[in-house]
Amino acid sequence: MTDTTLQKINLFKNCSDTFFQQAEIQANVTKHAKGKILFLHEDEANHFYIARNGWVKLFRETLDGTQAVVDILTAGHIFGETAIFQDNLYPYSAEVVEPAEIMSLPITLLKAEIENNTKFAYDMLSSMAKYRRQQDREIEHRDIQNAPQRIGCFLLRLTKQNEEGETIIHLPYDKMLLASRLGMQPETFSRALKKLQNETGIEVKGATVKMQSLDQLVRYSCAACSSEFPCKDLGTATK
Amino acid sequence: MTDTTLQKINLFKNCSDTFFQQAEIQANVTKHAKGKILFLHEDEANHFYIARNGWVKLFRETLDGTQAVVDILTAGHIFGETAIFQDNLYPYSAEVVEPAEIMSLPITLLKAEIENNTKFAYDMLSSMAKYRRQQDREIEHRDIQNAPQRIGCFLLRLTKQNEEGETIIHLPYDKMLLASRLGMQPETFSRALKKLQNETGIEVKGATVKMQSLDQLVRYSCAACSSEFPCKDLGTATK
DNA sequence: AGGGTGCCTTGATCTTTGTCAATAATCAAG
DNA sequence: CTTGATTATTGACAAAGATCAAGGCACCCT
Repeated sequence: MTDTTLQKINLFKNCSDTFFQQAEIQANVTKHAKGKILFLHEDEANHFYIARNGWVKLFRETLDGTQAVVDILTAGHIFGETAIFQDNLYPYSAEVVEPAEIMSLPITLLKAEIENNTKFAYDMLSSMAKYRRQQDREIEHRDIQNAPQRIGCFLLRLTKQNEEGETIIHLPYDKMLLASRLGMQPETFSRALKKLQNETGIEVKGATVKMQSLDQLVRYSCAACSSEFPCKDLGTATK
Repeated sequence: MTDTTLQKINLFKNCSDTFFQQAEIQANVTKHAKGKILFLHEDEANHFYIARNGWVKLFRETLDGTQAVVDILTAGHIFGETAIFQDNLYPYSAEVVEPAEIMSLPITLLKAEIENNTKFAYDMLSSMAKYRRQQDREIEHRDIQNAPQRIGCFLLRLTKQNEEGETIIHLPYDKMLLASRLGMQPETFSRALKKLQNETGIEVKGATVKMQSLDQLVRYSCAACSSEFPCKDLGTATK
């Protein structure tokens, strides 16, 4: 069961049999409730993690408790793995924000596979490059998009961008968390979402968002982005 | 000559003899004036680049010409290489912003070395992980540091952080560019720098910055950062 | 020396976002 | 179905940064 799921993840497609065998033996899958801290920034890293479902927040905080969200991720995504290259210390803290099943594996297993399997190393590099693009976009958007535009962009990235006609999506987690993911205060988020509705005609009710068509939203948000609309990077999820 | 310099770069320390031999044959080192565009976002990528000296700006822009600076880099740094993992298209544009000597090498050479040399692949991964941390910090800082604090942080990262006593540094490039590197308008930069002087007692004259001691600056800027003061990541420049 | 041409600074004003406080809605338990 | 806790919205206000418009300064050029 365990290895089947692992093998489904694109990143591991070229992993060796040894890797999967060891993974099956050493994997630990646990259900965690909201609020569970998986590890803290600068903790010694013995394991890396893979989300099966649910949502996990990666974040860092200053001495006075101010928090910066690094990423929020879900099924198929790997985290904590870069500790390999950072003196074996986690570069961020990780907290479950929606009930989640998390698999953990010894980080040594991953390190060995990188060192012994060129194809996998290449896939890792590819995945890192992809993440890098994501971060670049994040910085760009915080520079040139305003609050409502950033929300619009986030919504568009939740849709199947090629489909025509009415689209309905559900916000994947709290609005508070969503606000911090987008780098704004909850109050600003609330007001910006209202403005977005006025400007683009989308309908928001609770966590449900209904869009008659994406055109207006695209015109509103993607004007302040350096990429073309159907976001190229969404297609092949490296996960 | 060429290969000697390449071999000095930490990232290439484990490269094969074949790599260095081919590099020597195929390398092209050119002096470029300020303003030279090396390549554009989405251009087909046949080469990757290494800065010998000077400064290069990586950026992306929207249709209406608004620009977001991805990075500004100098001697020993590599760029354009991630196109390997992005359909062979550059993920940003590159422009020389201070006269620079740039070496270019066929991207196929790099790709081959990654595929055939596990150690090098590992070093690449390590370098990518490092960049990732840098981006994470960038996002964090734009979230929780205000304009004067960001400038202070930037200055601190130019100093030898372990030395005591008076420090004098020179801003590496235009203040306008520095402003965009820090995600603010030139006017904001100017005012924020003045404020930083008032608050921390540093002396700025043109591009020269004199600091009697770093203490005040550290107290002022590093309070709004999730890392401890002597910035760990500065020591071993992976370049 | 004179005159550009950029860069940099400064002042006045406007916009956006953050902050504080109060209220409303939602949801999980008992 | 009520209670209490958390999340979400709203209003009034403050602050940070952006924008617009002028000037000043430095460097480069004949």
